[in-house]
Amino acid sequence: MDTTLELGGLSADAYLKSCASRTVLNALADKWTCLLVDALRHEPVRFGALRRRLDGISQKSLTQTLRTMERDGIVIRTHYPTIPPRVEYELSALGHSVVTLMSGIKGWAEEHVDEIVTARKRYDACLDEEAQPVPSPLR
Amino acid sequence: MDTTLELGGLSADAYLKSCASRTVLNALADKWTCLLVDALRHEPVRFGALRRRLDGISQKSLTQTLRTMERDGIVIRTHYPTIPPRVEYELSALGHSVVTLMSGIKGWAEEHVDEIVTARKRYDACLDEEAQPVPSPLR
DNA sequence: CGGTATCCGCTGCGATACTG
DNA sequence: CAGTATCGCAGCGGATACCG
Repeated sequence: MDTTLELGGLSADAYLKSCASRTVLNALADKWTCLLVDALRHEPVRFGALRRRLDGISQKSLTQTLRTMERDGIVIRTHYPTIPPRVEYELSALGHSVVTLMSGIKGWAEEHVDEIVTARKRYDACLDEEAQPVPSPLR
Repeated sequence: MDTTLELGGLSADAYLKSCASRTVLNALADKWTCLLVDALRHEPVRFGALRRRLDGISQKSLTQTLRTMERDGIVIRTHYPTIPPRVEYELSALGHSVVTLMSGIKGWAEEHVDEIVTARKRYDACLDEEAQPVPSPLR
């Protein structure tokens, strides 16, 4: 039995590069997208606030990511033509339906960061000791 | 109340670029990582089988992604020195603990692909009609 | 404030060729 | 079969400057 065939005969298969769901996966499987969905999960947030929250993101990347999410119907952009201008972003219904998954990924990363850092050290140490079989005690 | 402070006083915060959990998020939030976790969720799979399953992946990217996952302790690599050689990859306990989330992302992409494709068309159409205010009925 | 436009260095990734 | 090594290009993302 193929797991790509669930109830109702869902035809999309992200394993296929020509399937549109692959492009959706590509958009979702992104660091910034994940953090943005999480950041917007409770209430609308302004552009500047998002920029401060997502430490290290450039203005360009933030704009681009938000624009893609808006295009995909994940977020809703509201522009208040005040002076100074004010732009708020909020999740659509579609966006809210993926909050659990995206916040879950972020949460998992935070929960298991210690195990993973340890695993990385162990892996790197093993490579090192292969390269230097014996650290030559004399000389 | 800050959502980064859950029970037990978890100190990791993926919003901060200097936090190690950001690097974990970076590794997880990847198209190939997501598909690989899903592909390995039931049983060990050989390198060649993974390559055929993940349509469009290059050998280099597959090797790199698997190596990173092995380093992070997500997958276990087993090499059988037969002729021809045979290498199997399987999820570790840590890897199994993220299957639900990763397969969930893939599943969500497949479930909502139609809505998103529609949203994209609508967005692109709106941009076009702004560029061409009236499609000049007369010529 | 919230963009857009431009430049530009870096690396991500695919293609190809070769190895144990 | 399952890699490693090398090359070469495209695109991402940061920095900067300017606009509504």
